[in-house]
Amino acid sequence: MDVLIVEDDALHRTFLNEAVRAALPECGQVIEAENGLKGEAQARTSRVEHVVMDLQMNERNGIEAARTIWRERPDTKILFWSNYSDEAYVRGVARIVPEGATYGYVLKSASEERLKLALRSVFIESQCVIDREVRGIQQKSFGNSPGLTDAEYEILVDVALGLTDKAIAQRKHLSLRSVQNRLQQLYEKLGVYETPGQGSEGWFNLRTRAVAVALSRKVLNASAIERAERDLRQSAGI
Amino acid sequence: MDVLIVEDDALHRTFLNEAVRAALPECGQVIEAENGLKGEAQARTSRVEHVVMDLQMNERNGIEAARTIWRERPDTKILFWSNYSDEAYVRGVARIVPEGATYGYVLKSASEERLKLALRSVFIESQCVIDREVRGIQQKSFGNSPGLTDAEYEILVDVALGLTDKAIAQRKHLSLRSVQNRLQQLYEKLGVYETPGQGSEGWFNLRTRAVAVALSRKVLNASAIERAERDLRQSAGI
DNA sequence: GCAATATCTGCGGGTTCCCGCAAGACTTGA
DNA sequence: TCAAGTCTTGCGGGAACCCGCAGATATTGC
Repeated sequence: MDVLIVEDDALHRTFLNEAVRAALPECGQVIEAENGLKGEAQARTSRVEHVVMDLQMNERNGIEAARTIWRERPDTKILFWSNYSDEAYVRGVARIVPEGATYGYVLKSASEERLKLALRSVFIESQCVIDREVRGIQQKSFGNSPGLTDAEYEILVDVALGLTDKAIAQRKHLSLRSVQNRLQQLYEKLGVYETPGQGSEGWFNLRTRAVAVALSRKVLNASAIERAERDLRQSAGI
Repeated sequence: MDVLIVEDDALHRTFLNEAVRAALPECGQVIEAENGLKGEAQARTSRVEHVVMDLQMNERNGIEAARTIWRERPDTKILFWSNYSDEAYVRGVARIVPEGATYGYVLKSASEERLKLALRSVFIESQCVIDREVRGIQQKSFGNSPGLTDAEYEILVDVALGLTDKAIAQRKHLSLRSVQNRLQQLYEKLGVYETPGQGSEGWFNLRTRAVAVALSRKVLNASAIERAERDLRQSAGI
């Protein structure tokens, strides 16, 4: 039973290595990769079935790496180990988990005990383990804001990419007006109309404001936009 | 000679602690703080003059913490220790360094030797030490893109906040048309007109597209937007 | 089956954005 | 000092955005 660790930070990597060996004394080799790309390659060549994956990495982030790994071998067990519980990451992971796959999501701020427990649960017991804080985000409702539906989230991503209403309508096979309707819902939910300062109307361009708000609420983040950009190029570049 | 370490990741914190003790055997206490807010408080109460500061933190990021510390005691020596060399961070730091202050900027990916050297240079020799990779960004020109002027960067931030042209004109004491001129420059430099896919015209809303491009080029990042948002509220909320 | 609710769609118009054109204001250098 | 360049400002217009209104079309619950 080999384990692959994909993590770009050297300190965290050695820490993980030790934690894995301690939590899974019965395990065989522990392989390390320092970015998503190398992680994919390692997973392919060494055929590991157990992966600990960081999310935020330079060459290729954890979500993309996990997607290709799962595409090749959907029964791979992956434990995500991330700094943040951004809604964008949580959604990103949820979006790529294959039917019936086992995975876990633990925050780096968690205790070493929790990490070891998660390692055993996911890799040995084939149980899904989602950190409580992360779970809270998954089941919508984030802080005081009501949480977006999938439709709203998708249009948010398209707007954040910089697409026009017309382009979105085309991509989503909707009429122009429907796109604008969804946008209005989005503006409502994100609270884009709330103004800092009092007599300020017309201060905001709602579409860019929505992106700004989504970013600071962590509903979106840069890597989610980059992922969407790649998808866009793929579907447009045919 | 005491040293304050402000860093939210526990592993990195202990690593830094050891590195500081090893590099500066003559130093006294080594104090730790786990976020920017506590860092500010510690700097105030324990009156340290040497700080090692992470940039990306939850409660208050390193740039803001450094700003308040320097505001209170401009002769404090600060070594920034960051994961990334995003243009947004580099600009953010450069923007708050007081006249004549000594500081350093080292990447976490640097070797332990480089870190220790930087610690001695900044804290003992009062020399500014900027990582080579970071320096490359500071002196404009980023990859293939030409690098933005301050005027262009500022308008980019305002746009990313979601402000309308009119609002920006007011804030910056410019005419509407001038704002739009600067925007056009910005669009030009960011290469916003380049289209993925061939026959695609009118696919992009230039203003949101500019934000998307800036984010993926790391010219902007979420924390820069949040900082700008706070500044906005302050100046608008009077 | 039949309301009740939600979503999609078209129309119309007020606002904002994007930008070409051109005239003034400012810096820079020989 | 004058010329060349850069930055600012106004005007005008086509396109895109934001959105109220209202009818058409699902979807849901009873």
